[in-house]
Amino acid sequence: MPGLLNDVYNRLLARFAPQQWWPGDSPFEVMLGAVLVQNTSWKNAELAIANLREAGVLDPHRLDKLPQAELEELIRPAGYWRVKARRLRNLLTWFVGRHGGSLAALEAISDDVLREELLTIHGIGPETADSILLYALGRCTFVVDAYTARVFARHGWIDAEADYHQIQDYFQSGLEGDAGTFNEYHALLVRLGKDYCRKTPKCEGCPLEDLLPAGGPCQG
DNA sequence: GACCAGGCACATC
DNA sequence: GATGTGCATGGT
Repeated sequence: MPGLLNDVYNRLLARFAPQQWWPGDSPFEVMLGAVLVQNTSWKNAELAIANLREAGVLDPHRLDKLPQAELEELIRPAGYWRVKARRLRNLLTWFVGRHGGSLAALEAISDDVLREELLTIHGIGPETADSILLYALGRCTFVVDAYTARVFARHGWIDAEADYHQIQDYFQSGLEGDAGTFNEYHALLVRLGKDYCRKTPKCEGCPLEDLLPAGGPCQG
């Protein structure tokens, strides 16, 4: 039913402005952002990136040479700074050590292989890997997050027990569109979730409200 | 002051 | 294999 997925997308687009996630930032910056934003507000991740920029280390080779203690200090506003500094280090070891810090080197690698490589990095899980693939590298990969699962399970469009891969497969096999569509779709779902799918029932005015199954408002 | 945010790894049962 | 917990800052 590609109709449903595209219909939901169009409703979200009609309601919300395009979210324009990571429109003009460099791919490397987006890679870092994908780690820094883990379980954290984008605002805090941005503060950390601003620190890195100000320190002049928003570059694969320069960041690779930065002492860990300094990295930790710079990314502190993003929270989990000890963990995230380690994860960024692992990501850098992969990107710089294995691929010379070159985006061109990554371009030669298929989506599937790249995803596998990313998932071997300690601290890069499915969502972060897919965020890097989609938002940094422009690969046609759907990013699944908690809001996606919540919204679609609540409407009965996916199984409430569906795992990450099943949900991703549902979107990737049913959605017509390019990486730009996948990019905007995920961002719009996050936007929808923030406005309507918090724990407090608050479905009035939700652009998907009339698609809800009978039985009351969205419980989030 | 509680609760949440664009997760992930690890311990424990 | 499922469930629980640590990680930490800044906004509502």
